[in-house]
Amino acid sequence: MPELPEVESVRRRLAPVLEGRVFETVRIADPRLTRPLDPLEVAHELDGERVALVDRRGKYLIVRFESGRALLVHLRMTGSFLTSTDGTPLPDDAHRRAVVTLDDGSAVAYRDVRRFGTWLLLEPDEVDTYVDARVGREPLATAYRAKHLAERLAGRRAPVKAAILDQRTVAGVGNIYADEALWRARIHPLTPAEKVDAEEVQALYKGIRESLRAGIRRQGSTLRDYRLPDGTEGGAQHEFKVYGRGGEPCDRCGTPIDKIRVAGRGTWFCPTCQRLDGRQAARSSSSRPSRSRSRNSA
DNA sequence: TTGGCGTCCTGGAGGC
DNA sequence: TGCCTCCAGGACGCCA
Repeated sequence: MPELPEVESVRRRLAPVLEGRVFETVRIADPRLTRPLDPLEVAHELDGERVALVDRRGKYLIVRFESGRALLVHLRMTGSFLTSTDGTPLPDDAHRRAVVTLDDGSAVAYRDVRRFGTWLLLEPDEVDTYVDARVGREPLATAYRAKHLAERLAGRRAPVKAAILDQRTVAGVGNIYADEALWRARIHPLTPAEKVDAEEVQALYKGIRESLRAGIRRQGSTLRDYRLPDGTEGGAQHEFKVYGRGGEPCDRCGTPIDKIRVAGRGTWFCPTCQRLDGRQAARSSSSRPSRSRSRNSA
């Protein structure tokens, strides 16, 4: 699932292909991608736009044009790009939703199996307003501090995991890196956010940044659909400490990793390293052990 | 204001 | 082998 490390890895690969190039033709095959706008209309508007910068905020990929407009791409669950820069035709793909041809002959295809991804074309005065309303601070920015995280957790009774999945709390953290960060910080995912003390906030701040950086170093995690624009897989899944490791021994203490549901999401944690202590668990959609039949279940 | 839950969407896995 | 059901989860809207 594309989270900050995956989107950042995609951005780094797309930038040299797109920056400075003109969108010569745009074909959008799936009306869902641009809804409520008509895909033909969006494709027509994109024609002739020259890319100034490929940017990112949280999980949003932002293609900024010289005109000041921006194409805001959200990969959601299964969105990915595939580029062809040497004239090789793009392979057939039943899940291709759009293709952009550039003025140098390169092609960029967008595929999305579950069709949750979105393309949104914004006018110059709309971009920052739109993103700022949905996305909080960048956790890897040099100006980001633990106090910013503390401010966002204060007064929230929801489980800390639910709180950090909220994109206004920390931009770009999704289900995978939330579990990884909480493990690093030794915090039980059902701990009420407001009960996370200052020392734990500091550990969580560090855990979030370390988890995300590790993900970027390995160019994201490929569990099923995620691919880099050159078709290669990410490698971060080989370094996960808890996510998808139900029943396997914890790297720190050897206790089998447990799986529960928090905020409707499969949640993996170490029951020894990540204790609730005397604190009452925050209410959750279901905190009973999951009987998932997926490969990730315990 | 906050948080839970349903919805969208499709492929894969497991059960029968 | 084929059909059915469950599960995965990011964002958003609705409701309590």
